[in-house]
Amino acid sequence: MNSDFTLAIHSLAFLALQPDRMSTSIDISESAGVHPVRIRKVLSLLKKHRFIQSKEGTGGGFIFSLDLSEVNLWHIYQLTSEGALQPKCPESNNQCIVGSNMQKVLFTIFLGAEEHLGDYLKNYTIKDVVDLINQKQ
Amino acid sequence: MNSDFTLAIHSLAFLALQPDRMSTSIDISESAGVHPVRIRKVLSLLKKHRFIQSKEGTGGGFIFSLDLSEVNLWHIYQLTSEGALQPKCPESNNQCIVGSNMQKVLFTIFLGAEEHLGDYLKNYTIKDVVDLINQKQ
DNA sequence: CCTACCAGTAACATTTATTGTTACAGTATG
DNA sequence: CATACTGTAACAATAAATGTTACTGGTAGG
Repeated sequence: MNSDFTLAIHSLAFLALQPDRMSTSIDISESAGVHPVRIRKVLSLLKKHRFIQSKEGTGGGFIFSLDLSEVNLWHIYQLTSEGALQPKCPESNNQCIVGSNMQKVLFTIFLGAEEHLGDYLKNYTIKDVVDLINQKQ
Repeated sequence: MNSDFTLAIHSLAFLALQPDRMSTSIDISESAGVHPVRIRKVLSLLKKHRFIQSKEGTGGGFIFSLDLSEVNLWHIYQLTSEGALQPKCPESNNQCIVGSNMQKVLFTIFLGAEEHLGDYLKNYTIKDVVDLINQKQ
């Protein structure tokens, strides 16, 4: 599983806890323990899909632009990691009945698996994640 | 997702279609398009868990040792890929409420996700996979 | 017994994917 | 116009996956 997914969740949760002011990529990167540029890359994707807003220049940064309970983990998974479950099969042998059909069969099965995973991830909104964080506190 | 999982499925499906004779790691590797040693590594795991039997020497190889419908994809996932969904979080900042708790929260969520995935994978036995392969043919 | 064949496995090499870093352009602020 | 940001591309470093070689030991058949 791609860590862009978890970085996105981390960032959104961070922003959710700073609803009144903008947070910079450095703020978030220090919380998440990664390089600010990675944060910007991930957040640039979230911005493109209107989950957050950003502002350049002094006092700029990122801020959550939707209601916390409008965004769930499936939304984020789709942006950052769709297809990640799909295994990368090497080119297999077309002379062989197994080799020639396995790829299609697995593709079908993993497509279903991802849908199924989606049903689970839809149950967690950013609000839920924030609540869980506060509980642990 | 680790490709050991799909290699294991591929190998078992291959063996399932050769129920009366032993198949060598070379036979299987030619079908799957990978190096024989990788096949042996994966199959060594399957053997350890009694899904298959192996025999060394001339005429040796691997053979399925259970009923096709006794083995499902969740069994295989557990052997080859358990924990693969779990994202590898970098050490995050303990000074920060988000950084210090995110890891635990995500761990919990992904544990649930894997269980959920399990429920789906249990629906597919090797027999089902073989049937799908034959259908495509 | 000797040879050919095959699994099992460790050690190492290569390739690919992920992540980190630098650099710089563009924009807002005071 | 200096400072503080985002946005992004290009490149470097690291880590993970995969491939390869080499060797051990079991097995069958001549």
